[in-house]
Amino acid sequence: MSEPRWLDAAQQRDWRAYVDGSVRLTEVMDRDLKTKHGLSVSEYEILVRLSEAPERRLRMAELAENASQSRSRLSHTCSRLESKGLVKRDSCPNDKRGVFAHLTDEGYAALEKAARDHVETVRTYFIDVVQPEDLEAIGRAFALILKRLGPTT
Amino acid sequence: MSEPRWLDAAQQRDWRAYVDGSVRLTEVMDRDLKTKHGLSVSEYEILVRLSEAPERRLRMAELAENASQSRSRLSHTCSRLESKGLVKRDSCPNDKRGVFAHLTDEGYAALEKAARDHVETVRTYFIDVVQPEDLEAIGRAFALILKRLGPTT
DNA sequence: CCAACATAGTTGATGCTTCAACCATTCCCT
DNA sequence: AGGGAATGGTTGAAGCATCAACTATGTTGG
Repeated sequence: MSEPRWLDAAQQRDWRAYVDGSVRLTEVMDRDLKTKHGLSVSEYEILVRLSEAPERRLRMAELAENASQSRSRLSHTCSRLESKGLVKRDSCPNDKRGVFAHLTDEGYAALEKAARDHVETVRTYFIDVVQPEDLEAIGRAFALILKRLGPTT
Repeated sequence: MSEPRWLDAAQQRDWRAYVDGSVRLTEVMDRDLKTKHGLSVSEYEILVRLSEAPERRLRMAELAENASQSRSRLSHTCSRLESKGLVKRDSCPNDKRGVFAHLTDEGYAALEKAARDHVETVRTYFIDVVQPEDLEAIGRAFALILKRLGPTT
């Protein structure tokens, strides 16, 4: 086994800042959404993707991919959302294995309310904190990382 | 209630790239550590912080702060690490409320092995993927975010 | 045609995280 | 001194994520 290529001091500093920062950041986002709107970030993400889809509905697999979740996790989360009345599932006529998840009107309304607060939080702790050119760098970097990671397994 | 200041298209693109990318990235890190070394990322982080502390030991509260974890979570995670023999807790002589967590030799050895693989993963999916100047931007940005967020509650 | 395989989605068990409640000790203020 | 607040840490319950196993349907090659 060859010697690992350790990170240099600057790389280590930057990587750690990212790790710590992103952990703390999602924690804040999560608590904010949960206390104010009773939604976890992953629930919120699902509502967002659905709201943007044509007819506000998507096949489960596609939704899972969009929201970066495993199918299993999506299934569970969807059940919760369904029992809250924010999402409804029904089977797909073409492919009998398939299931459509679609946003209910109630779900859309809940999302609209949540998004108003959420965007403020995102500004307060992220957008308004970093330099615009650093924001671009972040976008560029993570787009590449996503490409490198490939589709969800 | 005033109109929310929505993100513009570019801000939204960058923010989403970050959210999706970081979710998927930590997922990979986690699975990698767990399958190869039986450690979760949060366990790993704890071992790292302890290994860097003087005498390889820290007070629980300080460790929690360093590892960006709640005290409760740290308590639970530490119990698991202790039962694996990687960490040991004992009480602090000065402050009878206090508890020191310290890394065992076995813990240090486990960390050394895990770190070798981990650094490769970090390179493969992060360091080697982003431009050096974008990495700097990320470090800068998240350092600011951390400052904005303040200490762990 | 049909056997083997692939895809879509769900489920239940297990394990980790979060939250609130809790005990013990120390600090602070009068 | 001593009552009240603050700090350090743990615990148990409840909620959420992960994994492997499973059903059902669709696709493909011989």
